[in-house]
Amino acid sequence: MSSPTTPRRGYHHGDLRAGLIREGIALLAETGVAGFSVAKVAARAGVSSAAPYRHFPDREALLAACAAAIIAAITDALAEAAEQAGPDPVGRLAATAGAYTRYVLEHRAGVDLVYAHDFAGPHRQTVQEQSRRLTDTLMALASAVLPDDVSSADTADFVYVCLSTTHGYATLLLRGTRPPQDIDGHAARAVVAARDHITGHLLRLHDQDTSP
Amino acid sequence: MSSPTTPRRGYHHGDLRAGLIREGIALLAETGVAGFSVAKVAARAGVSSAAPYRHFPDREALLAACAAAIIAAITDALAEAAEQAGPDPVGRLAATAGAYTRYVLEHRAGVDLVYAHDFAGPHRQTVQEQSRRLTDTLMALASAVLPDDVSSADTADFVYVCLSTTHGYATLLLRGTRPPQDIDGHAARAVVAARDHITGHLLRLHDQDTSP
DNA sequence: GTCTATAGGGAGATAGAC
DNA sequence: GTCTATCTCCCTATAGAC
Repeated sequence: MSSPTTPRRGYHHGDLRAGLIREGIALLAETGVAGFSVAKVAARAGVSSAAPYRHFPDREALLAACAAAIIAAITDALAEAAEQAGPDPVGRLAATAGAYTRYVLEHRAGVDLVYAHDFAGPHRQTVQEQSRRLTDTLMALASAVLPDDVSSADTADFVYVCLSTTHGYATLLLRGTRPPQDIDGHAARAVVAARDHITGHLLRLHDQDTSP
Repeated sequence: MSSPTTPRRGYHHGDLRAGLIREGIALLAETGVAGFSVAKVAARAGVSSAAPYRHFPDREALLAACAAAIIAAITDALAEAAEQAGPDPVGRLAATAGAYTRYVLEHRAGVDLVYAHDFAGPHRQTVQEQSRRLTDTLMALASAVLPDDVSSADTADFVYVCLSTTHGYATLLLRGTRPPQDIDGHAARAVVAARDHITGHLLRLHDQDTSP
């Protein structure tokens, strides 16, 4: 990775912060939160175990930065998948389920961190800001799917369940008994499941409307 | 449980193993896998930090025993919920979604452990045996919902998605922005979401059947 | 079967040199 | 900004007394 002329000096130009986040994410993908430590991340980045503390006050801060970066990347992946899915609103929303599953399986991203680690105080907020971006993206897609008279709160509930479905599917796949090799197949099944849920949801809304 | 003549010696009669699992689960609920240690579990149980090693060869073995116990308890809760839901197959299956959500929110059970920790070798098998029991329970309920001509593999896919949906919903709730106080409400929404998914799934099967 | 004691290691975080 | 060195704490696991 490093050029031959700069033997092994690593991150002298202020990109250590970014490098630490990158290596932190890689470590999380390999070992999960349990195997995460500042010392290991530093070693991966080719710096001493003290260096990270110039950029992050403590372990939690680095962890939170990694979590935020992961969520941001996932958000981007979902937005792009919706973009490429064409004009049909249901297809666009369902496509995000496939993208999420694909992202998690391909990157073995620190999902346990993002959704199972209890960040405290300010770090919690940092992470939730990125989660908010993800939710907003899905809200926009969901609004296009649901009838106009559905309230914002009900749309949010719907988005929450859509995300849950996909998230649950992807995380179970990661650790479960099913072979995670067939990424395309799993992503496709996630899309189908999302469509099933959307279909059922719309049908219920319609039925409630015609027989109150 | 202990006889009156043995005042308060804790776990002198071979029930330390069970006590350790119980305290281990409680610790997992409070701190997650990250905060789990044999030493803390021992302290909680009122024994020295060396005592657990008479009952479990190492930390992973205790962890696996806790995970298996949690899954077993969840399985029992789902089975009971289905039992009490009445005769309608869809209602019985959907009820398990509510029970799962309720269980996770009430016990703050070590969900991260069960579905995010990578058990090695023999421990992995121990945990998967209990997961299998859970899956079998759901398979039976799903078979009653789906048409008779649906293959076992397709039923398994369906069960997998049902479980994923509920699992994702419950885990997002645990760490997300939504107030986990309203357990009844969340459980009810989980049931509705499960119904939506089942409805959509059955509709798709029907449509595929009539227009192949 | 449980205790005390301890070896051994890893990791968080800080101090001061460069 | 990064290094070396170090302090401190906690945890895993074992040894040997009772």
